[in-house]
Amino acid sequence: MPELPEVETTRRGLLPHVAGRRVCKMVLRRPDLRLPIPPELPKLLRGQEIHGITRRAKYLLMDSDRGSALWHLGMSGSLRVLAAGTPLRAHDHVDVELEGIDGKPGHVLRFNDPRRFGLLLWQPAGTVHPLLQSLGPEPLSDDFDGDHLFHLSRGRSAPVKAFLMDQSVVVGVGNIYAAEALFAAGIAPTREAGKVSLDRYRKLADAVRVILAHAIERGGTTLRDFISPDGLPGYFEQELQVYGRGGEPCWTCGRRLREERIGQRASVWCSRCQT
DNA sequence: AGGTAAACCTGGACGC
DNA sequence: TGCGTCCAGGTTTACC
Repeated sequence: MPELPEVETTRRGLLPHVAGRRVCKMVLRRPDLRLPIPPELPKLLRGQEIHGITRRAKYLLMDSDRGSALWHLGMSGSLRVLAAGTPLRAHDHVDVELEGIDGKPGHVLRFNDPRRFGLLLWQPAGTVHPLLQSLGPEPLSDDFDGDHLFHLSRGRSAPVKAFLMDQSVVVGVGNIYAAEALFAAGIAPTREAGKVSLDRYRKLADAVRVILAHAIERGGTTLRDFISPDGLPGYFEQELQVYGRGGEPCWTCGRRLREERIGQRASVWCSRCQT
């Protein structure tokens, strides 16, 4: 489900409900996610105050003095804040029970993930989890621009779309936003990464930034089941130019949008607007 | 090293 | 209605 905008939407939705709260209890119902949830995690977090939630790439970090709970939503994961006592649904794998304030009942942070491609791991204070160590720059930071893409891409023969989705090149860009950014930049996704010019990479980097920032403003993209922590859908889907529109007319030029698999991922583009 | 394919898992959509 | 097949927003692993 989630690319950077959906993860950031989740972070923003959770933050006011979680920041400054203490963890009363943690329940692991199914620890067998993509990697097993460390069994000692409930003990480590119990009684800890959550100072805030940060995001690195598509990972969310719930920070406490002792360390951070590191979440990844995989393809189908979601984190929601619910009233204590909300009945369980299928695939509710983890609860973090949060202390209430002034004697009021607390809330529960609930992780649901049908496909279990998600992760919940522990990062001790002062360390960086191995999974976070070989990631590229954040696309909305100053470290990301067209020059970065241009230099990294020299000599690479993979399609530019696969290159853009490589999390060691730049983080947060998945299948939806890669398709949309390439459309906005006018670059065919099949083009060899190493043969794209600096000028076009500058356009592409700008497109990535603009599209991600805009999608965050709209609360992300809801295709099937993405919901924010408050239970609201995202509204970016209405603005998708090519993703999911294979065979339909390009809204810019009218040509039938082409669809093919590139690097095992469905890819849609306009062969007139993108070259 | 870099590129590609298979693997992880469940549910929904579609065709017969 | 039911069954088989294919597909899905991600990432790691294995194998050229």
